[in-house]
Amino acid sequence: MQVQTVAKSTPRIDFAALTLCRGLGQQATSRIATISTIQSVSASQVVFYEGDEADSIYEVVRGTLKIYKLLPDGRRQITGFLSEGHLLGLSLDGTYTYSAEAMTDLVLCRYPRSHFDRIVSEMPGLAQRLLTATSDELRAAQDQMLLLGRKSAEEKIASFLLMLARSHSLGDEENVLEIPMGRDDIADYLGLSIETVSRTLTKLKRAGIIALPMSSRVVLQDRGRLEELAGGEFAESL
Amino acid sequence: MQVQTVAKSTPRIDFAALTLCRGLGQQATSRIATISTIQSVSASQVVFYEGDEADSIYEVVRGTLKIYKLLPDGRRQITGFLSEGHLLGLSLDGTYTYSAEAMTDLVLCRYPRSHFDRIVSEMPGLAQRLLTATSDELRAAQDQMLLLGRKSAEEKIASFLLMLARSHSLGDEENVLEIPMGRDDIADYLGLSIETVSRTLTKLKRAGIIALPMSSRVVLQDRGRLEELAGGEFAESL
DNA sequence: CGCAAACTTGATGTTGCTCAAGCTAGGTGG
DNA sequence: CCACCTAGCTTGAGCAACATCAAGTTTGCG
Repeated sequence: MQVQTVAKSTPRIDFAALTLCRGLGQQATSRIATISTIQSVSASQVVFYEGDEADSIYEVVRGTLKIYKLLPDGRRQITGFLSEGHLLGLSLDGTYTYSAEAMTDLVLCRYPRSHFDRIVSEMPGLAQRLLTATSDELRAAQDQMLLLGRKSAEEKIASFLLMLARSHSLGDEENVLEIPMGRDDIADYLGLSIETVSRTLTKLKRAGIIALPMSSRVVLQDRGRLEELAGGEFAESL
Repeated sequence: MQVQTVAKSTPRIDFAALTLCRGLGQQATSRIATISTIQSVSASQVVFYEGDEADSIYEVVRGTLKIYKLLPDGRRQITGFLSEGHLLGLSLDGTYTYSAEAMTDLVLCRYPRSHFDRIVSEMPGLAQRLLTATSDELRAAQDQMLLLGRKSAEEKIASFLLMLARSHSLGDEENVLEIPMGRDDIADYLGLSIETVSRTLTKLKRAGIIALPMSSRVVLQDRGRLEELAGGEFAESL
């Protein structure tokens, strides 16, 4: 099931900058470099499917991907958008528990499962780093459960835009967001239909809270009101 | 904010049986015993609130609790029911990211944050155990996102009953479930209203799929149909 | 026995989904 | 360079699912 495109020319990687290596010594870093392989994946390719044998852990080196789960009839829930520095495939049992698909061209660093486990048990501190990363994803997942279970469409969209604003933060001009995914992905991330996503964005535009110069660009014109609409959960106060 | 009831008589605990200790040596276990304190909490007491300073990690020794997040207007999302052996409070930053409330009388084992961190870095293998536990919770959270975002009320209730059946498994008679929480908690766990929970259970009863001899007891009369209704995600096939 | 809390049931209302057209922008071939 | 074509997005109308509001009913407890 692995539909993967390995580039002819392997991109150069600074291993010391990887999430997995940061903070570890020079020796550990080169050790990790030896067990890992670099892999390029082009946009819209699937890295792995839910249910595939989980033979590798990946780190996103460049680009963005989405992870999602499907119901038998095709309904989809996107559980996360992962960009540079995120790890994926850390499953316990033998198979992946979600599918992963490239949203942009990707560079991934791949760690074969068997080597990975060994290295984790041999390197003190590495398991702690992984624990920190996983705890943070769990926290994000709990925020998302609150959103999915209890927020209205308007609150969902407002929260989503603010989340984007936070992750892109300090990049482009303040308050101008590049939306890197289609309406269908937004819908499947927020538990809405495409049409509701579109209508809700239009509504926020009409209210003067955002502007939509293009369908993939949002300008936050009134961040305060957007934060009110998002239904400020505790996390917002940070 | 800590509303906690510490029992006069500290219950006796078998430390070696704790999730945190299992698999570690005798020495490590007694080390952990020295830094931990046992705490009894009575039903419906709050162990900690979202936003409180996260000064301790807890392990559930006996009983069940719920963890949840609130919106400012009081809407609530229960993100998990934790029973014996589960850890809670493993937050990264300084504050808890959810509230925890006892559903039954509880016995908790409490590890002060400062000691906990030290012990984790000193004991090889412990971080790995925590990573495993956290990864598993993350997997469950992703399943729940699929449920909250994409399943109908009927599918949610069916999934919930099967989840209960799995966790209680092999205890009582096959197919007879004791539901340990009220309709309000079920509703806030599944992202539904109390009334919809009640109506959906009645509907399943009328269809002959379950029986409801009491409001807190469910008999699974046709598990096959229930599994169909749950919209078998991948996990079901395990 | 009586009371309160929890649950169920019914009637009505609202949100967001579905189905069905339009619209727009970017890419392609003439 | 332009016209066309398509994929993605928006908009509208009608509808279904679920929420809300309002009684009833049951259960457990003092």
